Amino acid sequence: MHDDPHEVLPAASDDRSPDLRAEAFQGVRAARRNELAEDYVELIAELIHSHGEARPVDIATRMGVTAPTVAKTLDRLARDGLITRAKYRSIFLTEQGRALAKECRHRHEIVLRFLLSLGLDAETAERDAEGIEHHVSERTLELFAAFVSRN
Amino acid sequence: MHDDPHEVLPAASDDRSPDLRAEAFQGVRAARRNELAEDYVELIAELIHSHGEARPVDIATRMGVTAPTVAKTLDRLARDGLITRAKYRSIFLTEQGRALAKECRHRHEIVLRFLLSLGLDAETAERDAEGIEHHVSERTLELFAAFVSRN
DNA sequence: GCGAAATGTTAGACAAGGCTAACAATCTGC
DNA sequence: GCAGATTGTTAGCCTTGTCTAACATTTCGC
Repeated sequence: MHDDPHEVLPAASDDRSPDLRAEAFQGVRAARRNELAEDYVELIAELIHSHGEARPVDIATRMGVTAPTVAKTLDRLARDGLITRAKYRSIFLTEQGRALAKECRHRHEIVLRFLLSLGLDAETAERDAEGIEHHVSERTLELFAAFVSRN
Repeated sequence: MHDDPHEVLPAASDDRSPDLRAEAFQGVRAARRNELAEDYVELIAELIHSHGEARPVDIATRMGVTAPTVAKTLDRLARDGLITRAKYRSIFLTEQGRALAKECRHRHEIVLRFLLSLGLDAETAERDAEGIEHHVSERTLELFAAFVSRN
């Protein structure tokens, strides 16, 4: 039950701190709740930048979901003050939405560059970055950025 | 709308491949659906290892959720063939559950060590690893492992 | 400028994952 | 060996995020 020869790490896993652990999981759950909003806002900013506007149909295509899913999600984003929208019109980011988009893009780029610096191929890097970016703390992001700079 | 001086990367963001992008997001969503199961199975394995058994109350404490939430989740895990359980008894992993737990522990350790090698403090590393481990591809994991070895 | 195609919305279903309140079973200390 | 504490379960509610089917609006081609 102990002294496992494979046990190399101090194992934060350990009994040492169930509470710290609970906090960690709560943090992860909080991050998970924001992931979708972040993905949407980031994508919307991008579409506006590259196409001049963000239409639900383009969001649906790029997110790989159906139009009604997009509609419902956009309603939530509007409710949460990240976007504004009018029926049958394209979408705009609020000030808050723009700030979030900027932050997300920043994180995304650093994570992506970091993975590329590490030697990962572009496609996998893009995929992994999409998943990882929401779970990287400020400190870690700094370390990633530093690594990119010196490589 | 173009030739943004800040546009340093080839921008997989770009219009170049909405479909590839959609696939990436679908992959992320798939990973998200497994995250919780992985967290539970990993924790259950750990509890069995360190305490001899896995009880719902300990899972609840460490995951930072309430007992009924744990109960419902355990039912799903049982339905999916990852654990077996009997009323008012502690939990066991199936063969499949054990395999998944092992794989998760492996990923977790590599990600954790990687973050530590990069210079991150233990607590943040643990927190970030918890979130990141589910979104790291096989290739990336190999690169992480290689980095750890040579540092 | 009209009709077909494309796009957007609404309604309604469903599963996951969280909660509280209430109850049931087990365990523990005398 | 029983009473109270601890642990586990059930019921029921809520939100999120996905879908399909049906309908509404806008846009585009000619």
